[in-house]
Parts: sequence; C-alpha cells; structure tokens
Amino acid sequence: MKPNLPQIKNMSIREQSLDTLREAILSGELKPGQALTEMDLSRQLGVSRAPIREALRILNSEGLVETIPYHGTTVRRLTRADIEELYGMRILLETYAMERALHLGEAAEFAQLRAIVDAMVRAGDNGDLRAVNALDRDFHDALIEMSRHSLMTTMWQMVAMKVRQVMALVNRRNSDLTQIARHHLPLLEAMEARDVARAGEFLRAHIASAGDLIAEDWVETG
Amino acid sequence: MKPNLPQIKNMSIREQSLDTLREAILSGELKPGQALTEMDLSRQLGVSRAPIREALRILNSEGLVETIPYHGTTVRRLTRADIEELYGMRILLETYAMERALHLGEAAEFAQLRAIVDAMVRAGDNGDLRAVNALDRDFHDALIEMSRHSLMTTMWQMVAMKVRQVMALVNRRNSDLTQIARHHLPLLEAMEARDVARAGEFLRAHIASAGDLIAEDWVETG
DNA sequence: GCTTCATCAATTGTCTACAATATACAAACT
DNA sequence: AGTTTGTATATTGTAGACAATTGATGAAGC
Repeated sequence: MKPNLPQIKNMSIREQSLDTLREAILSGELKPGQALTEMDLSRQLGVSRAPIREALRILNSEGLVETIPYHGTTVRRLTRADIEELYGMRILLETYAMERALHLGEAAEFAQLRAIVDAMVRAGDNGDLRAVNALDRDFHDALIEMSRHSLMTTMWQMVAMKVRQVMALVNRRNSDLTQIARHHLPLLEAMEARDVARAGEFLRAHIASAGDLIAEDWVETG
Repeated sequence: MKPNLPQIKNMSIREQSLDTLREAILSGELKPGQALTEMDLSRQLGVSRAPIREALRILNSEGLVETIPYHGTTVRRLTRADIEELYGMRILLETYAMERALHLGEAAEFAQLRAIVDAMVRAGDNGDLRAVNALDRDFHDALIEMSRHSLMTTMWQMVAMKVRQVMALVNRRNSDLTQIARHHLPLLEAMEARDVARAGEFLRAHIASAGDLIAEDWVETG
C-alpha cells in the first residue's frame, strides 16, 4: 500500500528565496545588470533581509550576481567572451563525461537517453521550443550523470546554470532548435554503438554549433 | 612624487571570517568531520553570528563544509573516491589550460614559470617541504592564468582549494616531494619548446603520479 | 524488555534595530 | 571656474533577541 502523499515542503526561507532568485535569473526574468536591493527583495518576498542576504551570498559564489560593498548587488553581465568560454568549457567537460559514460553507463540509462532524444525530435517537429529546450537540458544532464563522477556533476551544475541563462536571454530562431534537436540522433546512435571517437566528434560539433549560433548574434547588454 | 602609503585593509567582517575559516580548513587545522558551531566561531573570532553564517553559506557552496538544517555544520569529509575524482579533474582542466597557455602565453610568463621551477628544484634539494609545496601551487596557478580563460580560472580555484586541503591532510614523505619537484623540469622544457604533445604527457604523468601517491595511503577519517 | 510519548537542551533559522560606508550633490573657499 | 569640503540619503554590514526544529533522554504504559 503506497499512500503516495505529496511531500510537504520544508525548506528554509533562505532556500526558498535562493531558489526563487536563481530561477528568476536563469529564466531571464532578472536581466544582467539589474540591481538587486536587499530591502526591495525582502519586501517582495515578504521576508526579512537576513535570509535574502544569505541567498545573495550563495548566488555570488555561484557567479550569478556581483556585489560591491555598501553599494549593491547586480545580476552579473555576460560578455561574448564569457559565452565563448562557456561553450569551450562545455566541450571539455562533456567530452570527458561522455567517454566515461560509454564505459560506465547501464542499459537503462542508454534507454533513457533514447527516450529523451525521441521526445526531443517529436517536439522539434511540432515546433515546441520550450519542450526541445527542456529535453536538451535533460539529455546533457543525463549524460553527465552517467559519467558517475560527482565532482564533474558539481562542476557541470555551474556550467549548466549559465548555459540556461544564456539560452533564456537569446532570441532563438525556430529553425535553430529543430536543427539542434536533430543533432542528437546521430550522436545517440554513435553512443549506442559505443563508438567513442565518432560520438565525441558529434558531441563537439553539436555543442560548438550551438555556441556559435548564440555568440554570433549576442548583443552585449550595456 | 609617490607617497607609496600602504593600502588600509577594509574588508568586511564576513570576508575576514570567510578567509580565516577557509584558511583553517585548507591548512588542515580544521579537520574533516569537525563540527563548526556558529556560536563558538562567533565567540572565537569576537564577532556576531550574522557574518559567520554568511561565511558558512559561502563555504558550503564551495563544497568545503556541509550543513544539516537545525543540526550543524561540519567540515566536509574526503573519501578516496573524492581524491581520485579530484586528480582526474585536474588532469582534464590542466591539460586544456596548458594547450591554450602554449599558444597564448607571453615570454614574461614563460620566464616566470622558469623562475618558479628553478626555485622549486633548489627548495627540493634543501628538503624545504613547505617551499616546494607553495611553489608547486604557484606553478599550476600560473599555468592556469596563462590560459587566459576566466571561467577556467574560476573552476580551477575550486579544484585547487581541495587539492590544497588534501595535501595538508596527507603525510608526505620527503622523497615524494623532491621527486615531484624534479618532474617540473622536463615539463617546463617541453613547454618552452612549445611541444604540446610531449608537455601534455609530462603534465598528465606528473599529476597522475601525485594523485596516486596520495590516494594510495589515504585513510578515510571516521 | 520493548515501545511510545513527553520533555529538555542545543543548535540553527529569522527578525528587527542600529551602525558603517559609499555616492551624489550642494556649499564654501581659493 | 575649479577644487575642496561638508552633508544628506540610500544601501549594505553587524549585532542581539527571539522562534523553530532536531535529537537525545528518560519516564510511562503495555
């Protein structure tokens, strides 16, 4: 007998604030350069400044915001160089993770990847950008998870956050995303064949093209 | 006319606390598993709990401490698997950084590396472990800096912190360090010759052997 | 003896008030 | 006019009090 009751959320105000603020930044709701005043935030969220401050300190060490003493906290700006570095780092981390994944991954995990890619291609054909985006994230997260490397997972989370933020800030053409969705198919097939070299090539090409598309028409938001 | 007066340090209590605590953890003064009670720390440092708490949140997101809600904060434990992952990550990051460094590094930077290695070898011959250790850190930090990749620098800081902590916790034999000091000489020469392949091999061998030596006689502390 | 429940001590979580600092702007001086 | 100095205001930095939660301890019931 499984009661299957919903978990009652028992998160500290600090963590709720942190999640809320981080989500707002990553979704582009809070834009780079925007000022975050502790008092404003605490009023908006209906809490005191203490938990807000602690959340901001965490966001700062995650590299999402910048604080100048006695002056204020702002959402960190992203330059084109930042984006190029970001995608370079993605290639480095994901290539390594994939090699490990091909050796350590289990059948169920490969099946999961297959399910994600199938769904992604369908979503791409239907022009459902949000779904393609979410599934793309799922795919790469799953890949990292398969590498069985907890430090890699930690590092990846930092990179993945920034990728999400960048994706939210850029105006994507539909065609791009459909194309990106289709990139995953040959990549997955090479992985299923345990062909490290070929899968690596596809992966690097996939990430690099995604990065180039974004860096190309990136406008530095003064 | 240059007055050349010393800068008056103007760091917030939070930052001073953060530096103090981090230094204590990385130097092994605060050992893995040790409990950090906010009230105790604030009494010891002579400040209130607020800045201590903010410092602990930052250390938590840096992965140096672990906090269980309403129960306490402890210095994070390090397993052998953690160390193996750590050195695997080092190889990945440093190999990439070195390739970039060989292309982007300037003459002055290569000269700086040479000075570091020379000093390291001398310190090794004199059996000055502390100096070898410090110079080893300098060398690898300088290498990362030469890669001109700010995201890499950020990632490296996380890795380098943990490496420092591990080094402080392990009992090193003098012979190991002398050996490690001498490893840098052929590596540097390959770099000066801009021989990416050979330098990469030396670098990976150097890091791997250092990691193996440590993982080998690592005792999981409680 | 074992389980269950109430109580307690220790610790973290949160709030509010106050202090310290930086910036901008106006006033005074040369 | 330009420079310096003072002042106001907005914001962050810090402190101390109180609330909430956890885990342990021991008593009561079966």
